[in-house]
Amino acid sequence: MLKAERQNIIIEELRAFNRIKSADICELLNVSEDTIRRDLNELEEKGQLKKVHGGAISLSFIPSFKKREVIEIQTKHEIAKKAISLIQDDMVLIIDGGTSNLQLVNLLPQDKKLTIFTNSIPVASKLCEYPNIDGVLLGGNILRKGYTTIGYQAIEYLLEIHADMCFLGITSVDPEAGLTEANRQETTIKKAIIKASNKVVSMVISTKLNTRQPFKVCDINSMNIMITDLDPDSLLLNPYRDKGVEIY
Amino acid sequence: MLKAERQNIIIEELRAFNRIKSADICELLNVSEDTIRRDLNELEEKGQLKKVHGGAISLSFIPSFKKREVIEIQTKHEIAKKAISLIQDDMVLIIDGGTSNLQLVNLLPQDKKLTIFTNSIPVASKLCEYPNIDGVLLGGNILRKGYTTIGYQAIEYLLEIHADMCFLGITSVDPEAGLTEANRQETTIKKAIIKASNKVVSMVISTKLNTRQPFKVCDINSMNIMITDLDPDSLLLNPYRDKGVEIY
DNA sequence: AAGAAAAACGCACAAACATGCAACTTTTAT
DNA sequence: ATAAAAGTTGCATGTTTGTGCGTTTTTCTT
Repeated sequence: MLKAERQNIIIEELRAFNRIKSADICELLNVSEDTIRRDLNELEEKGQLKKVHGGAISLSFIPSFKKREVIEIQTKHEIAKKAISLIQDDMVLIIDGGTSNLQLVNLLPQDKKLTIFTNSIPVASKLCEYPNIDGVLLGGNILRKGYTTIGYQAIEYLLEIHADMCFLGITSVDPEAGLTEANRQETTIKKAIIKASNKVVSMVISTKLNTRQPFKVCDINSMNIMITDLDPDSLLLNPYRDKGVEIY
Repeated sequence: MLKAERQNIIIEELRAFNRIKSADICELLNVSEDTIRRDLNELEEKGQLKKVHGGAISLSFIPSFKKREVIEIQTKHEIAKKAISLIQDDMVLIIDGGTSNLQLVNLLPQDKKLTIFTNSIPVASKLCEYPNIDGVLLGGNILRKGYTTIGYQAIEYLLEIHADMCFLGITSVDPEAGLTEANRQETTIKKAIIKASNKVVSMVISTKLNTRQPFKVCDINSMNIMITDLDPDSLLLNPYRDKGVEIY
């Protein structure tokens, strides 16, 4: 029995059953568990399956596996804590989508008095729990992966309002390329949010710094305040400071 | 049974029922309660569900619905099952707020192809999980207690569209008083939803029958189809049938 | 306030894991 | 043809992980 042949059988089984136990396979193919384990390791490295304790499951079977985001939650929590201090009673805010912004809302004191516009479904949901916050949901087509809306209705509505501050969610930030997104549709509404806000604040986890995506939202100096998980005095942030961004 | 597999099943159950009891799951999967408890702990840490005493609830399910309503969930689940059969691929639907309607969305087959307009935040949130559903969120001011929007933007937008069917959430139904609500603001958007729909469907738990609220939404015959937890032939439903309402 | 149900905790044991090593096979270079 | 090199496999080892049970603590119900 060739190794490649064996691994093909494993893939086949996985396609059929969505899950396999190493014990079953090693009986089926008459090889030791170690061999199967090694096969599974290799196949996982090649991205063909997900290894779990006792066997493996097919990738298509994993319900929304956002491991990276889970790891980052702790950091985002720290960043959001810094951001809270910027928010005063009676402000009018626009809060964009993204996990950082959701963390921010989660940390809001229960009795804060605010008016908040948002295009994020989870943010809106959370706002329902705050008795003194006037929430307005910007409608539109639903962007599944972001749990946000992106329609023209939201953009038209944004033309009619003005906020003290917006919290912009952003995928990539770079001193030269500015704020960039992976998706053109999202840039449109983000541009509108910026235009409708007096100050633009963005919470940026440090892994997003000095990276870029295909679609530009705005220049770096359109962002008035940037909040990161780094020490505000960190040298890494100098290029941003030089462009006039206030760092927290 | 692999651990990962078990946890996937838990997530699946949660998707369908929104809430699960640990006791039920451990019977279903033939493992001890401790194991399930540990699974729930892990899944909660990964942010995939919210643990509560005795089990867990899905994150998109909003716990602040009243206790009475939570008790009624089993019944609403039954009603929603009847409603599913009305929904065909490629339909355009408007789905209003309320727990019955949320249950309906939860029971939609994963691959259903639909266009859905909604003013309900939990419904919108759930829709993000369906790859073949085009969701549109009707924006506006957030009505905290109902997790819905009620703004003029939604109403204006509804003027521009037409749906095959709407699922209307309603507090009280009476053959004489018609469909009534406790809150005037909500009636406005419900009227707009009715106007924008070809057929008006309402899921009504039998305790709501023959009750009335101060604010009228529409006459009883504006409702084309009513789905209840009663036997469709029940004599109690005759007054509604007489007014021309189709009963399921 | 009391009793019941669920959760948390520590413990024990078995199953699954990683690792180094030796035996064996296949490939490659001379 | 043959020896060295590389690759593959199974085994022994010590470690980690998963599970169930008994006990204690917490939470819910009435």
